[in-house]
Amino acid sequence: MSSSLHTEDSQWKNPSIYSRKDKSLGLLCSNFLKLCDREGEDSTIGLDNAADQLGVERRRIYDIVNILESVGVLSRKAKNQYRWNGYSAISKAVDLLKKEGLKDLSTVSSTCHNVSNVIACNNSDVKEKGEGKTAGSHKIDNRKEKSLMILAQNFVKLFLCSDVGLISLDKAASTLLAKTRRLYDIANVFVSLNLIEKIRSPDNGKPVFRWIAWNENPRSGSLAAAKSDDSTRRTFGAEITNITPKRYREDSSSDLMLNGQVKRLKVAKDDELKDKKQEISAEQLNERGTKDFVFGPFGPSSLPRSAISGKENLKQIQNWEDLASKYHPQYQNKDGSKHIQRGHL
DNA sequence: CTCTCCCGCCAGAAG
DNA sequence: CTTCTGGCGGGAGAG
Repeated sequence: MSSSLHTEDSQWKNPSIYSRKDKSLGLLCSNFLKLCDREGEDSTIGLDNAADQLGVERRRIYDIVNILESVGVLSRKAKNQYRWNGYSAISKAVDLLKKEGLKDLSTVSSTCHNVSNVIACNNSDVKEKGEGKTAGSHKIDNRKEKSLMILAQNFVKLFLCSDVGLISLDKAASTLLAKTRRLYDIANVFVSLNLIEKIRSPDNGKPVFRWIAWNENPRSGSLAAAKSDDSTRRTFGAEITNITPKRYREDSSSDLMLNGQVKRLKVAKDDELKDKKQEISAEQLNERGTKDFVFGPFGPSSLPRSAISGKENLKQIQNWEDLASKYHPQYQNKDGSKHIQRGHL
């Protein structure tokens, strides 16, 4: 049977012109969101039903659902069943992610060499009772660690826990030790959620993403506004990346992208480091005679706070990602046979 | 050419 | 066992 619902554009005037855009995850996600929002909060979403309504195979729904769950709009209830929490749930979830990310940064993990790995190595699970050093505690699935949901959450932390305004997927991939391909999926879903926005980098012209506030609900949310009262203490998005007129530099992350060892050596002045993490807006304070100390790698912080205008800069710091790029965690296929076996038993 | 990223195989997990 | 989940990367469309 044909799908009952299709794209609102419905430019199916000619079936010959097939375009990938019509099948993109972002568009599918938008339709999925519309479907969920129509049902109202706390409604149960069935994967089969959703797949049928959207006219896609089940597999694609899993992708969307996992990413959406990372920011709290959806929650898994049971097999095949998800609960729609509404857009108001995003602020809570994202705020929590920010706290977790900040905590991860302050915690000097022994296994992680830099901040990138701190986020990447973060296991926000299996810390239940009897935490300690049970034999083979990490025997649990590392599969979950590489899940889209975890990756999506770490992607959010990248935006919230650093002062980088613009992040390219390439950089995010190396930071999070993930494949770029996966981040495309996540980014597309987040774009449809209005969490991030794709723009062209002022210097490179390459596409980068920037965190934005979910300023508007697609439907003004009569239903969504039902319990939106608890939302928020404030617009946390405004704290950092939302309205920051600061410079939008891709790689200004050098402040916290230090090796763990380096940070260890300079514990004397480490307080400033971690303090700056929490108060990244310190640059507006620098204008009052900033000659007391210098931020080691963060020298040029006193550059004019001109907005995102064509700020041409060609500084390409990637010292923090070369370490991460060294890793090759996955790949269990030892055999060179890349051919897939069609015929299975 | 590079950048995007859809498709769906198939390995685990759940039932 | 069957069914559900979803990691994973080939390879094709878009720019």
